[in-house]
Amino acid sequence: MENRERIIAYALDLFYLKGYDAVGIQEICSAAGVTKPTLYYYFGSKYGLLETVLKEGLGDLDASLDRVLNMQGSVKESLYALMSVLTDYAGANYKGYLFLMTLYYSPRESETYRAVKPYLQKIHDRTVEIFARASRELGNMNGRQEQFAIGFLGLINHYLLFIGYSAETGIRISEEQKRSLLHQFLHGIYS
Amino acid sequence: MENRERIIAYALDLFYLKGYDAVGIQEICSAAGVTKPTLYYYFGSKYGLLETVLKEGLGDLDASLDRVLNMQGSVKESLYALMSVLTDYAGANYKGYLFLMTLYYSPRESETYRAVKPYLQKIHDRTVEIFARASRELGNMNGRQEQFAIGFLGLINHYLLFIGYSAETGIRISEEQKRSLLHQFLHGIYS
DNA sequence: CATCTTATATACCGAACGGTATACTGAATT
DNA sequence: AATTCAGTATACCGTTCGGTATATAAGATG
Repeated sequence: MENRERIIAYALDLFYLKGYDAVGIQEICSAAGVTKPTLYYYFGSKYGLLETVLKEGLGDLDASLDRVLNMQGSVKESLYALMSVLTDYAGANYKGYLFLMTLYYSPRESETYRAVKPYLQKIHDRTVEIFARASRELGNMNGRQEQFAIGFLGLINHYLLFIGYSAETGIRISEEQKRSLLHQFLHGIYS
Repeated sequence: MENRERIIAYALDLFYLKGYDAVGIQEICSAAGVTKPTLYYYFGSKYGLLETVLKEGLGDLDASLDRVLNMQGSVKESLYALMSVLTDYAGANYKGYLFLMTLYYSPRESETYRAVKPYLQKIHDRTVEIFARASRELGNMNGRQEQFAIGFLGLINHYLLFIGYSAETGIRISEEQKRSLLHQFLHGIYS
């Protein structure tokens, strides 16, 4: 692998393990086997490196979310698709996803939150939109779409976080587990 | 207020705003109007300060959780009590609760996670226990108590986080909101 | 009055931080 | 052959980091 990609990979590794603030530039360079000017040549600053890690790590997720929203179908189908996008992404790139989760909950006045906010906003907005569209199925939402979206994402994120840190090897969510989670969520809506 | 209490208060303020790693000792001292040896006299180290902030901030929550578990009643009543403990605590001490949330999702190999783990573990275990006891009401749990607990806490935490950061003034959860959230959660269990 | 304890300030420590000026390399371009 | 340029290394910058040695001031205790 080339230096640039190695730096990104090791940076994600370390950020995920110890957190952005707790990891020094020198530490990343040593891990990746490069010197500091090499890192600064590619990324300009520590924050620039963070932005690149997020951008290159979350690009696929972003595109997948658009596909879900353009889908036609019932709420159940849409939610299942959304859940699949998130769990599949977490399965394929669990360090990236868990790092994203730590940033989800990072303090609002931190560099890290500033960097990740657009991605989180998009996930949130897309989820709200799925519920907002569903008034035909679920009746007048009366603002409940926000609460539903929060509950849905809270359930998935919390679950993936828990699974991710329990199983050292990564995240594997079966179809069975997905259906079970969705079932747990849906019945509060339908009745 | 005495120096010791002022240091704790300002430390929580800054940790909550910017995160533990991003806040320097000097910054806390300046905010509290003391010098570094004063801080080190009381807390010994930065980590010691963190431990004290958590301990003195979460002591009440801890006691309340025990009270919920010793309660007799239906699952619904237990969950409502548990939810009330969490939302009331968040309402009375929203900085403390939101800081706790950031630590919930902080990297596993970080000082902060190490410090907060016992508290989080207790909340989690207590919640699992409520579901485990409920097999008479909900049928054989077959390990589902873990998933239910994760879903329940994910819903509440995510909701409080969202409310907490939206309303600058703090967290206010009405009885109506609590019932609505609980209703959203419960119907996936009963049917 | 002398002593001890609690609490605070001045001034400093070595190490690590993020970041950079400068020089060198080797391959491609002219 | 001379030049250019992307990429990398050595060695350094000033600043801030967490933490401390030492002195002192005020109140309690003998």
